[in-house]
Amino acid sequence: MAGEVRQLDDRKLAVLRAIVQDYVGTEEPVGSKALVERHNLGVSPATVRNDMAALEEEGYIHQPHTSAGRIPSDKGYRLFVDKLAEIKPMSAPERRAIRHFLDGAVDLDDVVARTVRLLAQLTRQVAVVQYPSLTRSTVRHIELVALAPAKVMLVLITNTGRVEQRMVDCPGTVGETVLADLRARINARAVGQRLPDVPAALEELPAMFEQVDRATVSTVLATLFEALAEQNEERIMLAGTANLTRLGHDFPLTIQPVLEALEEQVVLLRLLGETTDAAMTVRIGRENAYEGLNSTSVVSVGYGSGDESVAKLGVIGPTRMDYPGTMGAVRAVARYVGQILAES
Amino acid sequence: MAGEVRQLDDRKLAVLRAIVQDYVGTEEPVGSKALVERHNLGVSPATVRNDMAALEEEGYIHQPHTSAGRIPSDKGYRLFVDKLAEIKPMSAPERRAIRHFLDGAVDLDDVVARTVRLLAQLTRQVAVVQYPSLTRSTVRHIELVALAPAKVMLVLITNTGRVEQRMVDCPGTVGETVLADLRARINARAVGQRLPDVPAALEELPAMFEQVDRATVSTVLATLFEALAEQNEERIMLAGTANLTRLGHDFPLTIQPVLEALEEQVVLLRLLGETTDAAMTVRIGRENAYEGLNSTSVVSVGYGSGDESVAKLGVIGPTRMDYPGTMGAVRAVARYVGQILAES
DNA sequence: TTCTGGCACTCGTGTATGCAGAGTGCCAAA
DNA sequence: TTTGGCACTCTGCATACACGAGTGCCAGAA
Repeated sequence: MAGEVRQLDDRKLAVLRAIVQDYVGTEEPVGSKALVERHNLGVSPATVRNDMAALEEEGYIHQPHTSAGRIPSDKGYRLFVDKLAEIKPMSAPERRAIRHFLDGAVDLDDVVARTVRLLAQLTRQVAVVQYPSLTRSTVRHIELVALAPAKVMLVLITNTGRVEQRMVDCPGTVGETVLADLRARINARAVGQRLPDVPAALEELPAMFEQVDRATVSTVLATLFEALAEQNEERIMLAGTANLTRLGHDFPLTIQPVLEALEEQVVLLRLLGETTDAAMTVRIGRENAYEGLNSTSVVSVGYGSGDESVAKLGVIGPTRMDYPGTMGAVRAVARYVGQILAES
Repeated sequence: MAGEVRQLDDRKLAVLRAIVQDYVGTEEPVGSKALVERHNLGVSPATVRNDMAALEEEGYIHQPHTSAGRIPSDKGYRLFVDKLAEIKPMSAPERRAIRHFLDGAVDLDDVVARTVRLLAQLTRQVAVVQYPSLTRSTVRHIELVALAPAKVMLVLITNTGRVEQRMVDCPGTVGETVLADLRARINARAVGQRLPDVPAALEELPAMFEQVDRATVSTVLATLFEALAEQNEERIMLAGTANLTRLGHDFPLTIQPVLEALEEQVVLLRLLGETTDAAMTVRIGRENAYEGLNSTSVVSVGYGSGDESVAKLGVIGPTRMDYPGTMGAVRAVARYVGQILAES
């Protein structure tokens, strides 16, 4: 049917935009009279009321109770984000400040820590930054260190600056020459490879060693592969939880499930995982899979050192948030973190 | 003067203990009648009222308003903790559960992560665990890896399983033989040393190299020392913030400064820093230096792999908390983490 | 056909009032 | 020193009421 998604005329869209903007500002249901006063819509309150009735009919807004003002629904915010709002670019001073703040970082941990704090502060919401993912990164170096006759420490260094280490208990004593040989051969084959490709690249390695050493080689490789796989369980950093206190009036009920969700790395990872790589993703209210976040929105985007995104970052806030501003901040921060990573 | 700290007789102390216990349980001001009903004090409400008046006179309890029940003051909790309460030991099943949960950890990060979650869950409060400090730990191995002609990666591995890495930009090309030599000499001198002692142990090292290599050696050492010093800025892990929602009725005001404090690693570090190493420390309300935590109590204790404490852990909760239970949980967890660290 | 002004109606909020319950302080007697 | 009794105070809750904001609808104007 043609009428399934009824076309809203321009003025109705303008009314919706005005409602969203006012509600985000005041946190209070917005009525027809206040609307025409604050935005010059050029029509009377009565007209606006008719438009509001239509918007409510379509499910874009609703009233908390009869004879109160209107509040945008998830669907209303969705339309606002998709059609009515432009991402608000950061001002030049803001961009300089971001740049300057991130430039001071000394290592990867510090980059992530600064990023997350910056994002929380800019948006005055909860910020989440995923560590650059191991799956996307490549091997810079693999080091083997004999700590005891049958104990080897394995250190994996990636091009994103991340370091993973594992203890390996070998089946027998490991000679220094064998270890050196193994180290050289592993690095020759693995350096520059993407982590998921490493196992394939090292497949024939055990066959290249004397029979007696094969058990050791296999053990070391097994540990390495395990480190590669297991650390796909990726890490996340969080900041700005104190901003949750500005969430709503009906406090404990709103804030508790959110705090609980934030403590579950798994939830956060899934949340960011839903981001389509390149474009900015906005999940509004019920659109979030996780129930505890049903009254929040998540704005996230991928970032990376170069053309490709290696991880995601974003912010979590009330559905009633300043979408243009938040999206602008998220985009700007992602861009600069990418640059920093590319440089280092 | 003898009267400066007036002696309270046994029954008054019993009344105070009962008040604390009841108030912790119910979160409501406790009156004389309820008190005699729930504890068999063997006296009438009127008598208890007299005792309460005396306790209030001394500042151990107070009334929120006339004709309401009494609430313990910080001073009252202090007396309770010092004289009236015993640390409540964990039950055997609880101890087994702790043990079992911590045993599953695979590396240091995991140990800390599990510990902090466990502690939060056991006490239903906010838990804080400091990473085993670098100052107290010793060098297990130092690795140097040539990544490019003039670029060296330095990896520091400690006996607590912590790994730090730094990039070193050398003044000139570094030969592999020189690097191997340097690596060997550094390890010969530094392994087993406590981190703060390392600089002294490596003092004469540059002099042992050819003139041309000294600049490189010095650069590497400088970076190493810097890593040693800088990483004294210690890390902390946090869990259980969702438990804050059970804090009080007067919500946003209570919870916000606490959340803010928890985001400041510096504040948390100072907080734990005040713990005297061996004994368990309890800071009640205003006793906390940081203003935002004036209505919370901090229970903390050192833990370590062996006889000596290498870091601290603790929980943060409302002054109205179950001190005996919390202290028992904190002590038990600290003990088991120590064991785990000693084993690995 | 679309917009506008007017009007009656509906609710939520804030204030005042009253009442029951819990707790205290004090006093005189045991 | 303890106890029972009594008057007093304060909170919490419910009821009642007036006010204001906002709506929906309708008839008339553009």
